[in-house]
Amino acid sequence: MQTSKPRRARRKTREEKARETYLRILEAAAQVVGEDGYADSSISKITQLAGIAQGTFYNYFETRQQVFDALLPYMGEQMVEYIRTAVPADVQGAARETARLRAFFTYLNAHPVFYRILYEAEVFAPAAHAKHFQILVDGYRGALERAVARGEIEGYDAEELEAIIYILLSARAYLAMRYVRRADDGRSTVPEHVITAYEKLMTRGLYGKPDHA
Amino acid sequence: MQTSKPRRARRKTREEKARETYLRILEAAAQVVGEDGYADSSISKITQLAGIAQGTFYNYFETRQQVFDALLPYMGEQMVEYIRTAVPADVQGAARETARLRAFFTYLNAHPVFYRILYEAEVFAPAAHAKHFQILVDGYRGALERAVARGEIEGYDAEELEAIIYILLSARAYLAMRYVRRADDGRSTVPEHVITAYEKLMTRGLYGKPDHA
Amino acid sequence: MQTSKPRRARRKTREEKARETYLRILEAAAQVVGEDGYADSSISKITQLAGIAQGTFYNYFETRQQVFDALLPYMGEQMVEYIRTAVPADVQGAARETARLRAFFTYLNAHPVFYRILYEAEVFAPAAHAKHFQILVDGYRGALERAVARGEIEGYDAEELEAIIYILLSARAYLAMRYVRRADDGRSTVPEHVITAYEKLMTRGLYGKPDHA
Amino acid sequence: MQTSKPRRARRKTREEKARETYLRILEAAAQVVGEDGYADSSISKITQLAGIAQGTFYNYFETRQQVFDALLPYMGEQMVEYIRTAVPADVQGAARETARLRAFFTYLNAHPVFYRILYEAEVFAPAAHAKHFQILVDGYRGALERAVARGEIEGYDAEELEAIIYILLSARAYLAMRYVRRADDGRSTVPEHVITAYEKLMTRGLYGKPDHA
DNA sequence: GATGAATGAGTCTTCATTCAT
DNA sequence: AATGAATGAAGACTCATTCAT
Repeated sequence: MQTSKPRRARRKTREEKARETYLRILEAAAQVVGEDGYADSSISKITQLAGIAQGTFYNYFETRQQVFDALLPYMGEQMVEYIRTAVPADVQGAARETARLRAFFTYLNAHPVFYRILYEAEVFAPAAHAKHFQILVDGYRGALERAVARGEIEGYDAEELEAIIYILLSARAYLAMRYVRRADDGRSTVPEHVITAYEKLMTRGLYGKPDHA
Repeated sequence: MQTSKPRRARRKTREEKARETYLRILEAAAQVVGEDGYADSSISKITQLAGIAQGTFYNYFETRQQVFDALLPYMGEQMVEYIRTAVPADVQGAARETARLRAFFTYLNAHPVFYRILYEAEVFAPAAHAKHFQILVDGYRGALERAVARGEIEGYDAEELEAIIYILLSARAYLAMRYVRRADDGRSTVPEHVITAYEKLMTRGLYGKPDHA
Repeated sequence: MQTSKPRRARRKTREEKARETYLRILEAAAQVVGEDGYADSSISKITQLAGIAQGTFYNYFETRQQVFDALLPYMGEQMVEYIRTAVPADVQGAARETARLRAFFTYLNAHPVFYRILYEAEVFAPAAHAKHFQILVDGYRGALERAVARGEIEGYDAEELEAIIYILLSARAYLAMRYVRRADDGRSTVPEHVITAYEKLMTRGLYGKPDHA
Repeated sequence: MQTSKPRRARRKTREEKARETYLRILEAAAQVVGEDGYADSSISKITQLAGIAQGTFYNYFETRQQVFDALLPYMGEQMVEYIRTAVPADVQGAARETARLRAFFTYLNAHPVFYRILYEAEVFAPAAHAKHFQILVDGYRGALERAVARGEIEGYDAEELEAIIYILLSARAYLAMRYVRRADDGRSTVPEHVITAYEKLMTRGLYGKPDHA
């Protein structure tokens, strides 16, 4: 963003400042929604936390709903990115699944605010939620198809795999709901048996043998 | 409102009438929340639908939140009961799981109102949601423990089973979110491959072999 | 509204009180609009003057616009009635016209609030204004038709008479705009020559002879 | 924007550009007010239409009210000028009146924007409205005095003539309100009987004989 | 116990105006 | 002189809750 002319023209551009304000609003909104939930996130609270006037908000978003809709995409991307980098490329199969699960929990712990933003979005920002979900599903689909190609997964057709993806995502969410608790040290407190249970389900299924056997 | 049969002992007890009003409120609330969501369920809408005055509401509930909290227990019981009776006693193993899943979808289809009441409860009636969840978990625990006793399930300890329960419940919820659509004929429109995917996961797991193999 | 039973049941009915509140709001609105104009008539001002809470307003009107729309009908009726009774039945012809004009001015003087309510209505309560206008036009039409029947008016067909009515009403309005000034003693300060000018126009027209003569 | 003709002396004067911007604002304001009315004419709308920044506005006008006040004088002058040139110099007497009326209607049709600017001005730009009115009255006074001098008008003293002027102007306004409708071809759609009614009133008055006869 | 009018705190949103760049 | 971001006062409206009848 540096213009090449003035060797040390330091003052921020108007545009830069605007971008900054935009982000300040977004961050403030994330904070407030994360703590109080969408329903109790008034413009007043958000702008106050952002350190701007109420009116300023409306220079950046047309309605309150609009920030709500922007919130999940903004944070969701971070999360997806985090998981991607946190899971080593060479981990494969079910181990990859559990690694992803662990990474998800870790992210949640590190960003306690994200939980409500994500889970209340289904109610308060359904469009954003649907889109976020679609991104996750699409990402997963690719991963599972590669696993199929590698022969790690057998006996599921494409449609069934989609259903499976929904189950995997749901598991994530509910396990988080149940087990992730904010720890002051920021370390995941999800007990190890949750991970092993998940991994076992992935590898051997729940019921030893098909019941028609 | 007088029934013609019993010559006397006619008038309803004060208590009976009170009970009736209480239920009318509850039903109205269920209807309204089911259609508009908790956030848009004003006392005014509820009392109007119940055919009572706004003030009357406060003779039965202390706050709006209180009806919200009463809603899920009230309807959840019905659902649990429905599933119990819908699944034949002699179906066992993974087949039992899928039967339960089917029953759940069927119930949702038959009671479209229940969906929002249940899923928004996590946000708007967290206490009720937690309690409802606990009931489901407890019910499941018994069932799974019996399966373990019968030798249908092996290799999961008690803690792991709890995690599995969470996964099963989550799967239900998300699959419903994705696939249950209100059909006019009231029949479940959840595609069959969803059921089979679920069942396969239950029986063989997702990944063919433990990846450390 | 007196019930016949209780000889001296004095307390006001709920309904009576509601009616009273409704009228208090209407009167307050009339006062405020008359003084500050529609644009500056906030709900806050109105309710404050009416001595009620802001919320109470919305028990009687759904929107601010709704009071605005109710205002002119409410006051317009009074005005029409006043003019009717103020003009003796036996005054006929142009004299009747001038008597009506005088009565109008007198009413305006006595109800200074009415002026803005009426004239800003075209902008702020167009529906009400149109209706009010129609009532005036209809009233006038009857009167003029009777004058035609009596032979006092000749040479105007029905359509022309309607145009004339518009002119008469407009004259009223503009002359009021120009000449009616609030006098502390409440007496019309419209100078006599205004009346005579009007009367002359009614009787001999402005230009001595048709210009094609 | 460079015109090709004059080889040099090219750049617009600073003053010229300023004048240009000033007029652009005025035109934009006229457009906006004409379409949305004064009340809904925000600075934002006006500057947007004018193609300038909001802040720029305040280099040319101190307040919003100030443009509003400038609007009617700006456009009123055009109208007066139009009527003056549209009415042939040799038309006299009542025929001149009707010619002026026709011209007014034509102007209104050709400048649909003018209608609201003019009629809402009484409410939103009273000062401007009063001044505009005064100009019209003064113009009329001269005309009528000349008619008196020519003997076309008799029996009205100066004060009465002023009242008459108000009536004439009011008639214009209300007849326009009632009858002028925007026609796509831009031709006045005011029905002919309106003109004849007006002319009859001017020449013979409404009531055949003075009622004291 | 039922009623429904009254309350008033709280919300989102608009917009004229200011001012640093 | 132009810009456009920032401001904050003001306004309409909603709704859970109270309380006199």
